[in-house]
Amino acid sequence: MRDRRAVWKNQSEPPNLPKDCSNCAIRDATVCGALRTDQLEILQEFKSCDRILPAHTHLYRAGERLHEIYNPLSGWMALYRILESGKRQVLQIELPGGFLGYQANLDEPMLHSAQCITDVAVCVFPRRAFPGLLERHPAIGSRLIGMVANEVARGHDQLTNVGSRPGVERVAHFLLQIYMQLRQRKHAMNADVQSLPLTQEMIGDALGLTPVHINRILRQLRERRLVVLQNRTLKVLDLGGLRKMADRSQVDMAVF
Amino acid sequence: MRDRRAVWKNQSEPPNLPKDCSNCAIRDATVCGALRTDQLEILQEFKSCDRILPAHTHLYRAGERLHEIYNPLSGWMALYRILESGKRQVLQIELPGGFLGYQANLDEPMLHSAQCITDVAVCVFPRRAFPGLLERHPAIGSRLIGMVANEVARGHDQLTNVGSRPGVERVAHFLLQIYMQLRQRKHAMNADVQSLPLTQEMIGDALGLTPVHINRILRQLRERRLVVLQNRTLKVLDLGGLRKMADRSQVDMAVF
DNA sequence: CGTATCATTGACGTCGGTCAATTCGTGTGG
DNA sequence: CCACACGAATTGACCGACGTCAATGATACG
Repeated sequence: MRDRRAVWKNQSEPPNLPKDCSNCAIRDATVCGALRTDQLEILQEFKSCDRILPAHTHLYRAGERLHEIYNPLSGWMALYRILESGKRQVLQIELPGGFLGYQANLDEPMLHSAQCITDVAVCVFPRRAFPGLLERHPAIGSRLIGMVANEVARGHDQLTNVGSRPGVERVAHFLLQIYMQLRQRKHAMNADVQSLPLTQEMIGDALGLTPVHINRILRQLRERRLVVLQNRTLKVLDLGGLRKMADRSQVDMAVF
Repeated sequence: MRDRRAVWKNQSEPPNLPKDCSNCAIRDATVCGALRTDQLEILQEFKSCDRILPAHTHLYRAGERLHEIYNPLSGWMALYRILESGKRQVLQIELPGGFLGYQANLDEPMLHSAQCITDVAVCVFPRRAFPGLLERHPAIGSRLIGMVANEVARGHDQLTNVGSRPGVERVAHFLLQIYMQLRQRKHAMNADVQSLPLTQEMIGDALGLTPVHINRILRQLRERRLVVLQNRTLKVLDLGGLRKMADRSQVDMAVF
């Protein structure tokens, strides 16, 4: 099934870079926002290194036991799972500022895979350090709980979308959600054109629809002059209309 | 839409009971498992009270600002959301041992509602106490992160189910997942008959299918001698077959 | 250029939804 | 104790959203 899907092989050894938190662009958006600037070395002490991964390689795969925890700094990733049937479910599109590799039981194998969509830079922490870190700095713990709780809320949103909305609305909601995230991150409130490096197949795997059907839906959205997605570029033509189509209750937006 | 669905009104004032952690049946399964038995009073000090809610009432509703956090002690609850279209998405079936009412931003209104399916007992903590609690007892923080991380994993599982599996497998997976939880909780490894107080409509709202179709699928599962769900009772006839039908990779089970 | 991946479109099939009628089960009041 | 009511479960007939299959373009890359 899906023979067309590329099997991307993992590069052998991703390069590790020296750790340097001083000019981290997304500090406030991530765990480190829990600390004051003059406390930065606390986290830097625990941190292992930075790492660059080329597009299409995996940060980790389902079944692996991880010894690290990651903080994406730049680039796009996809968390996904493969079923026995061969179908792929994309669980989440990860943008910088998230938090990857954490699990309740740190010694259990990962339940999903994390693959780079574009080139990606991640900040690497050793897992073992975390209990001690939380012990010494409860503020980081609170921050983490908050971030993970946010993941739960995003998950609910995604589940609601896939479980309850018809195709067009589902795609509209998905695009809008990513668009809002991008716009917020860039502090560019009027950038109605955004780069969106997702294939239609990936969008389909995220929304439980076939790539063919995604294509037809995108055509509809284009013809209705709501959004245009072409050449990895997303243009929002009618934000209000898109919102309406996405059937978002005002409550929905609170997550972002 | 869905005029048939009962509109259950909230009882006026649920009774508060005195707090007493000493003989809590599910202590190890919940936050409190982070502490030793002789430290129990630490948590009991923070705790507000216990509370009993009748079936069909709400613990909280989407849009409300909560000042409390809850620990279900007994009974079944459903977390859900209503879309503008009128459709309801059940996000999760809550059994004792979970953790309700937490959000990244404690002051924001809740994004979903929590309704009692059966009579329910919850253990109530004031939200405001939590920062201080975490400060003093980082172990509780770790525990919380673990519990919330577990929620994320369950969410992924649910999303995968709804997004990637055809109807029969979807229902099989759902029933199996609940069945495993129940069996584990009761430490009754051979109880292949369990009480399951969910209507077919509720199952449908959880899985993104209509009650009518759920009914037809249940008939199939019955005719294939895998499970029988009748009169709020779940009988697993063929656990192996059910697993196979649910298309679970071994990885799936790790969550429970 | 030749090849690989992604996007696009048409024809057709099916899974699950809709509508509606009937039955079942349980609780309630006479 | 029975009659009734109301929600839930069950079933059939029909329909539509979405999937499948397959062919054709468009783009990028070595």
